Amino acid sequence: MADLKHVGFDPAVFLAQAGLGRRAVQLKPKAPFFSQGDTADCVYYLQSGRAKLTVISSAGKEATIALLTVGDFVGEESLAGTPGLRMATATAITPCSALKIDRAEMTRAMHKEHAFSDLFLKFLLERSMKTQADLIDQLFNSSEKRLARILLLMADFGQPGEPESLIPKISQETLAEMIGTTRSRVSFFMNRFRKLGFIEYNGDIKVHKSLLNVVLHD
Amino acid sequence: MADLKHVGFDPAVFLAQAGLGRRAVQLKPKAPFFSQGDTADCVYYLQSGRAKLTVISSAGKEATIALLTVGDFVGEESLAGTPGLRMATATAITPCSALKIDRAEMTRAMHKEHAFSDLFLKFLLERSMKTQADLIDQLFNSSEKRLARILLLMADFGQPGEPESLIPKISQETLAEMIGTTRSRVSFFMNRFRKLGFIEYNGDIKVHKSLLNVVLHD
DNA sequence: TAAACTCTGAGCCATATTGAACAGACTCTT
DNA sequence: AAGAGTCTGTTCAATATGGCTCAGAGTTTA
Repeated sequence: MADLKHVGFDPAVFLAQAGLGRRAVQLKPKAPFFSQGDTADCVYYLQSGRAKLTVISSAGKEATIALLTVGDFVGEESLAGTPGLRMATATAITPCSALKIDRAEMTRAMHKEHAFSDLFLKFLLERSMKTQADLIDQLFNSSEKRLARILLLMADFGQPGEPESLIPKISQETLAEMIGTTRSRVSFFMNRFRKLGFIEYNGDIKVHKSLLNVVLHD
Repeated sequence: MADLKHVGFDPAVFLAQAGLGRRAVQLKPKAPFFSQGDTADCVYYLQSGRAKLTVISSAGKEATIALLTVGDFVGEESLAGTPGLRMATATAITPCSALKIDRAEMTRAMHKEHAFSDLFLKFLLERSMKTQADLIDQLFNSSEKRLARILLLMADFGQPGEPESLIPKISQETLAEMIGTTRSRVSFFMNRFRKLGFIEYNGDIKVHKSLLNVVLHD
């Protein structure tokens, strides 16, 4: 997602200039962009804030399938052939501002501006690969490794040479929903990781690179 | 995937006409389109045959993450920003014929013909939704329900009012790889389903609608 | 035909996981 | 400050699962 910003083309500017009917929306924490079951007729482009995509099963369990940040599109399902229904709920975590784009407008914008369609395509591919990676993680790994993976991904190592990184406050409940396990399991592993010195926390979570050992080890 | 054929635009014809460097490839069963770790520089468009997408974990376990059929594109990763590496292996199951399309050509073709880019976008969205559905399935359901779901999906109920449907021969091993469990587990559940009258098999698998009970029931 | 190979059914046991419960720490509201 | 609500640490018994092993049926190969 992050590198979308470096292509020398700002979709926000493009979207703000071109066409009509395009409008900005503001959401408070916990407010929904849309809910599972709504008709899907528009896409959002997140300009600030963080949000999450969740699904509720017939049994009433909730799963968090993606965290959304600045530069992400939300609700792409709406662009698929049939004007179908939302399969998930998108909810603001922090205060969010986003551009709301109708389905037809989105298509028009993509036809009009190649830079825009290229960018959207790239976004879609990245989201797709990310979901695929999550699926693979589920297929291969135990919940302990999945927790470690999620923490490492959120810590977003890579650029800095830092041996540790902070994660914005997140509840064990949410972590459990992302990993597909129970909160008690998350609590158990979090404490294990802490005892082993892989993480520290009292609210925010500090992740050490050493947590990689959990993921990499047999 | 299936409904891609009904848009009144045949990508095969378009691809065959336009541009250069585009070529058809033929693959025998078990032959790879590409392998995990290869550099990703082209996309394939599957014109006939069936194929599968698999991943091998560092521990040596194998997972099947998608089955590919006529009209599917294979290897979209290559279109993402960075010319990266294949994250999965695509292998022919039955004899396959496909169009090989270079990354640059693909971009050109999409810019040139809106009908083509729309079609590809739609394909990408559908694949993405499908992967997401698989992820949700993993997050929510036990391996028994996941097996039932896969069987129902492969039986492809929907159009016909038939109370049962045949699945092309597939090994329990492959099923286990798709569900993320062990073969012995699959064997166990297959027999359970059979005893309950939900399926029949001796090679091909015949799935009854009653199998839905397994997925739908608490 | 015999040997090699693949697929399947079955069983066993150690371990992972669920699901529910309870208590303490903390924050927010009144 | 009291009470409601949320998040966390922890426990415990019932299940589900993974990993292994063995044997038989059916196919392919030499």
